[in-house]
Amino acid sequence: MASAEIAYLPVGKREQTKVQNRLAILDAAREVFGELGYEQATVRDIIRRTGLAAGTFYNYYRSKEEVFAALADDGARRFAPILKALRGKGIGFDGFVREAIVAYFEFMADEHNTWAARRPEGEPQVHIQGETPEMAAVFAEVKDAIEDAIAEGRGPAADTEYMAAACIAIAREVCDRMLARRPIDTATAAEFAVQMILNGIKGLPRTTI
Amino acid sequence: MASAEIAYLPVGKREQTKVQNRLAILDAAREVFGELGYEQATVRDIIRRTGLAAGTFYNYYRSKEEVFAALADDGARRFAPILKALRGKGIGFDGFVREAIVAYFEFMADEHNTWAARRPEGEPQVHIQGETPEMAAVFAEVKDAIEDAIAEGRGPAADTEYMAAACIAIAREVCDRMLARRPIDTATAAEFAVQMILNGIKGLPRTTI
Amino acid sequence: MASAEIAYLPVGKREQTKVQNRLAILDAAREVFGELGYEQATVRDIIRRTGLAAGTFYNYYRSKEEVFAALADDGARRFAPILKALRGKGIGFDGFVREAIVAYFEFMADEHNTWAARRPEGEPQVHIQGETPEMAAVFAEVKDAIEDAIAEGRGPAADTEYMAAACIAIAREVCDRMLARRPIDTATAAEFAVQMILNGIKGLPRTTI
Amino acid sequence: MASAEIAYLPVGKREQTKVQNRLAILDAAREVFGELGYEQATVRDIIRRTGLAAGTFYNYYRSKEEVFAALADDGARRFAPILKALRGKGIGFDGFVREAIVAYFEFMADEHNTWAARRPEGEPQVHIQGETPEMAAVFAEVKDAIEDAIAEGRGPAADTEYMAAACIAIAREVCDRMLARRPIDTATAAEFAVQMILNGIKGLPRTTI
DNA sequence: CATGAATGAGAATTCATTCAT
DNA sequence: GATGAATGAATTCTCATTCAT
Repeated sequence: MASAEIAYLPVGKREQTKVQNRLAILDAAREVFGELGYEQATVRDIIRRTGLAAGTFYNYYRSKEEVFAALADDGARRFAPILKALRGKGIGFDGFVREAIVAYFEFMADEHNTWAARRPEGEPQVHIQGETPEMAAVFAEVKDAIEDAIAEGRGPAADTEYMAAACIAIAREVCDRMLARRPIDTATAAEFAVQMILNGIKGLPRTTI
Repeated sequence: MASAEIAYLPVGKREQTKVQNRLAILDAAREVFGELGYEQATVRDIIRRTGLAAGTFYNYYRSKEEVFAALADDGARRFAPILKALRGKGIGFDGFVREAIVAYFEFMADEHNTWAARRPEGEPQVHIQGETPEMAAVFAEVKDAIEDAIAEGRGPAADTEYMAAACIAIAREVCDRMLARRPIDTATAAEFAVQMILNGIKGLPRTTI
Repeated sequence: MASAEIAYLPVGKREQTKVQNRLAILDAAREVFGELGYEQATVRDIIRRTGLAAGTFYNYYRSKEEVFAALADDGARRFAPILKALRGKGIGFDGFVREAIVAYFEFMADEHNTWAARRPEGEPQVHIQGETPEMAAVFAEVKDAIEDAIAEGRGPAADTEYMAAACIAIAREVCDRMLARRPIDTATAAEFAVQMILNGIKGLPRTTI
Repeated sequence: MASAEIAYLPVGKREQTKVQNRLAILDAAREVFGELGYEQATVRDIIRRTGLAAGTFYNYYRSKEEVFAALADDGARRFAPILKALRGKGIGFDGFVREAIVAYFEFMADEHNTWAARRPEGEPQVHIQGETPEMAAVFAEVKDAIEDAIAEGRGPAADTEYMAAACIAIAREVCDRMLARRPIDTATAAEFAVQMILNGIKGLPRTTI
C-alpha cells in the first residue's frame, strides 16, 4: 500500500533512478578524474564508465566543469555541517582547530579518490576557482571561527582573511601529502598541521584590517 | 665560424629566424595560456596567435605540454638566481625565508600585471594551480630552496616535506588573496606570511621522516 | 450525450484540456517557426515553449512537419472563405484578381505584425518561402483560385500553370518588398501588382497546354 | 621549366587541389541539395559524397548555409556578366528583356540541378535571404536596366524596385516550372515570360518612387 | 626549414522518440 | 491521457599531426 511509504526520501522508481544516475555519474567522474587527471578526462570517458546513454549525462550536468564543481561541492557540503557542529561544542579555539583538522584529515582519508587525483606526469594541477557555494561556506565557517576567537581575546587581531586562507592552505596541502604516503597516518599529519597553525597564528602581529 | 658571427649583429639569417620563431611561439603561448587557461588552450590557438604556419610549430615543440614546460623553464631561469643569491648570503633561516617570501610576492605582483588573465565569466570555473607556467616554476624553486635549507640544518628538523608544503601553501594562498585586493600591498602580505611561517615552524615537534 | 454538453460551458474536462493542449502546441509552434525559421526549429523547441511534457506532444502530432501542416491548415481555413466569397461574387476576372490581391496583401500585412520574426543577424541567411505556414497556405489557395478562374474561362486560355505561377510570383515578390518598407502601403503595392498581372496576362499569346 | 608557366591560372599542385576540392564540395552540395532538399541535407551528406575527409570541408565552408550561399552566389556570379554584356549591345529595352530572359532560361536549363532542387513531398521551399553580393548584383543589374529604359522614355516611370522584383520573380518562377516539364522547352517558356513582363510593364501607372 | 591544406579520429552535444510510471 | 527521464543514433565540429610542396 502506498500509505506505508510515508516518504522519508525519494520514493517512486523515477526518483530513485534519478538519484542513482546522479550518483553513478559522480562516482564515474571521481574515478575518471582520479585516473586521467582533470584535463585529460573527457565527458565521454565519464559517460563510458557510467554505463548510461550519452544523452543521459546531459540530463544531469552540462559539462565536465559542472560535474567537477558538483564533486567539489559535494565534499564541501558534507564537511560544512561537521565544522558548524564543532563550533557549538564550547571547546576553546585551540580545541576547535585541532578537532576541525582531525575531522578534515579523516574525512579526506575517507574520500581519498575524490581529491587526490593522481595527476599524470608533471601536468599542472587544477583546482576550483569559482568556489562553489559550499566551498565558500567552509571558508566562511573557518573565518567566522577565527573571528570569534579574536573577539573573545583568544587570538591576535590580525588580518582574518589571510589567517583563514593560510589555515585552510596548510590543512589542504599537508593533507594532500599525507594521502600520497603509505600508510596513511592521519594522526601525525593532523598534529603537524595543528601545531603549524596554532603557533603560526599566535605570533602574528596585530593589524587593522 | 660561429665565433666570427659574434661580432656582427645580424647573425646568420637562419639562426635569426629560428630564435625569432621560438620567441614568437613562447610569447603566443604565454598570451594564450593567460587568456584561456592551460586546459582550454590548444596548440591551434598558439599557432594562430603566432602567425606562423602550423607545421612550423612542430619544428620547435612537440606539444602544448612542451611549450608549457619551456615557459616554466623561462620563469625559473629568471627567479632562480634571486633565490641562489639568497642562499649564498649567509643570512640565517629566518632571513632566508623573509627575503624569499618578499622576492616571491614581488615577483608575483609583477607577473600578475603581465598576465592580465581576462577569463570569460563562465559557469563553474576551474584553473591551473600557480596560474601560469612561470608561477609554477617559481613555486617549485622556492620549495627546493626550503628543503635545501632544512637539509643544511638551517631550519628545524621536522617533517621536511610537510614543512615545505605548508610554507609554500601559506605563501601561495596569501599571495593569491593579496593579488585580489586593491591596492596590492606586498609588504604587509609578505610580513603576514613570514610571521605565520616562522612562528609556525618554531613550535613544531621534531620528527624523523 | 454530446448534445447535452453543448449548453454547459466547461465541457468534459478531458475534452477541454485536449483542446487547450492542441492550441498550446499550435501557438508554441507558431512562435518557434516565426523566431527560428522552419529549418532551425525543432520539436524540442516547440515542446519547451509549450510547457507540456515531451510525450504529450506526440499525442497530438507526430512530427514537426505535422504541426507545420496543421498551422498551414489553420491559415488556409481563415483565408479560404475570403477567396470563396470572391469567386461567388460574379465579378469578372479582373475584379477577382484585384480583390484577391488586395485581400492577400492585407492579410499578409496583418500576419506580418503577428509573426514578428526576430531572426538573429547570422551569416548567410536562408529562409522559408512564404515565411510561415499560414502564408504558404494562403499562397496555395490563391494559386488554386486563379487556376479555377482560368479553367472556367474567366481568364485568357494561355498556359495556365505558367500564368498562375507568374501571378503568384509577382504577388509574392512585390508583397515581400512592400513588407520591407516603412510605412507599409498595401494600397499602392496592390495596385502595382494588379496592373502588372492584368496587363501582363492580356497580351499573352493563346496556347494549348 | 617554371618560366614556361607564365601563370594564367592557379599553377602549383597545392592551388590546383584547392580549386578541385572547392569544386568537389560545391558539386557534392549541389547534388545533395537536389536529392534531399535543403532542410534534409546535412554537412555529413555533402562530405560523404565528396570523398574528402570531414575536416577538409571546414577548410572551405563553415556550414551548410555557407555552401548553399556559395552555390547561389556561384550561379549569380556567372550570370551577372552576361546581363552586363547585353546592356552594352545597344538593343532596345524590349530586346534587352527578351535576350536576358532567353539567356537566363538557357543558363538555367544548363545548370538545372543547381536550382531545381527536387523538394521531397510538400516541404516548404527555401531560398536565400541574405542575398549574397552576387545575387544583389543581378538584381541591381536588372533594376539599372529598367531605370535606363525609363530615363530614355522607353518605359513608364513606375516604382523601379517593384518592377525589377516582379520581372525577376516572373522569370524565376516560370523557369522553375519549365524545368519541371519534359521536354524542357526554353523557347516557349521564355516567350511567355517576355510577353508577361513587357506587357505588364507597359500598362503600369506612373508613380513617384 | 617554412608552409598550410588534408586528414580522420574523436569530442561534445542534440534530438526525436519511447515507455514505465 | 500526461509525464519526463532514458535512449543512442546522428551530427557538427575541432584538433593534433603529417607531408607534399
